[in-house]
Amino acid sequence: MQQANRKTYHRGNVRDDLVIAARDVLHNEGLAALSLRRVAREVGVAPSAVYNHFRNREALLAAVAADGYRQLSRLERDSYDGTQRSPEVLLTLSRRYLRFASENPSLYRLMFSPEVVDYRTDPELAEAGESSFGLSVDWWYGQGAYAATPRAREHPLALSVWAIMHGLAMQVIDGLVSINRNDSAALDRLAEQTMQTLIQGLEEPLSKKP
Amino acid sequence: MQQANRKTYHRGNVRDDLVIAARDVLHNEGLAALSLRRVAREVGVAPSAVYNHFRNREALLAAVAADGYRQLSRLERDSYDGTQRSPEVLLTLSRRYLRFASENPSLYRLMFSPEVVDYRTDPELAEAGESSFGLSVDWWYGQGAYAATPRAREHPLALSVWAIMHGLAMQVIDGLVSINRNDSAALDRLAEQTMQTLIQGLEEPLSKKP
DNA sequence: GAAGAATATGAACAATGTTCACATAGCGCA
DNA sequence: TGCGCTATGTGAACATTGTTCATATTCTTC
Repeated sequence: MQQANRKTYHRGNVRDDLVIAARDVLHNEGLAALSLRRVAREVGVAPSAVYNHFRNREALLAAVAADGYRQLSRLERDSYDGTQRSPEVLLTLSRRYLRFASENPSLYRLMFSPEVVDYRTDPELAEAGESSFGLSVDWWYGQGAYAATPRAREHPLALSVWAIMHGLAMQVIDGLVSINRNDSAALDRLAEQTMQTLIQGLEEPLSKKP
Repeated sequence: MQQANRKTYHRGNVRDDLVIAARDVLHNEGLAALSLRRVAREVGVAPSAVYNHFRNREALLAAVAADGYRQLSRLERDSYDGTQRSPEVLLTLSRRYLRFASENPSLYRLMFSPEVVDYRTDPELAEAGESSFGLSVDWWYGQGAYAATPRAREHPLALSVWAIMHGLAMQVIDGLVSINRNDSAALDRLAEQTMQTLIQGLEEPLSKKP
């Protein structure tokens, strides 16, 4: 379906088409099926043409990952206007985060696979990644704090918030939790439950249960 | 160095040699360098010989991952005798867990890359993985609970414990935290700090800090 | 010592990432 | 308009990879 307007030799939007096609293949068939040649085939272009738009296969995958980060970042900004600093914000955020991961498992995994896509060699990816990590820091310090002091990201609490969400997402994606990934209500419950555990801590439940 | 005792046509321990060589290549050069042919070369054996010991490349990687799980499991059992159910156990466990991940980043990542090694198709991997996940559940329910009720793994608290540790490990491995991966004292502090956050919860610090 | 299982080999195949020489289209400028 | 420069496309080629197959060697067992 991709190779529709193949009337001219030059067609103008190959770069975007490649990223979209790569994203589709990744989503439908997983990382193993995501070869450079496959994507080129999907778009209806010669394999070598890809190199006019990306340095190599890795750079193409990085573009897909960067796209994912932007999507995630948008989702986060939608959940948090930067003013109200309440636990409810965290709960909302956790729900949407887990949904995103569940709905895009292969993409989510790719985004956190530095052996495939390397932050250090791809500025676009680095920037997109940065912006999506900043939210929990902003939430803690106040709006804009992340941009102001990049190191603030390493505040133990901000770090814990993201760590537990990422860990949870991995468990769900990898099928370590027996939950139907399409049951969004169950996913929401799981996200809230987990974030609530972090908010309340373990001490009280620990002293109660035998 | 591997191909020392290459005196006989049949040499008896090729399977183990393959796993060891694969583990070394993974450790020293990362997943990208870990090809079946490369491992065969390292051991001093023809590529096709590998298929006498493993179904395919994936099965070889799964054996490496399973080895990692067993190591992790051993480390966990050493940290916890199954009786004392105190926060201190969690702190000890978190330190060792983070150290393991930091010292074996590529291996750790492989262990949690189901797109490369699939639990569902490899019984050895599944078993090794199971046993290493059980600890936080045992800690919560009491010794042996995990084996008794496999579903107990999904207890929200046990799940949170592992999630936050895994998330933290990923952050360190992927360089998202500016910490020297060889500075084990700093790693220990980070692990304790994070686990302490989970134990105490966010409510109190949240109400204090402006 | 011979039979059969286990384990090794080398040749072959398709697929992949990448490079290169070359072809064509779009664009700015005489 | 036409000319050339640059961007973008093509197809052929190459090394490497995972995998299979026919074949050879060794080990084990009787």
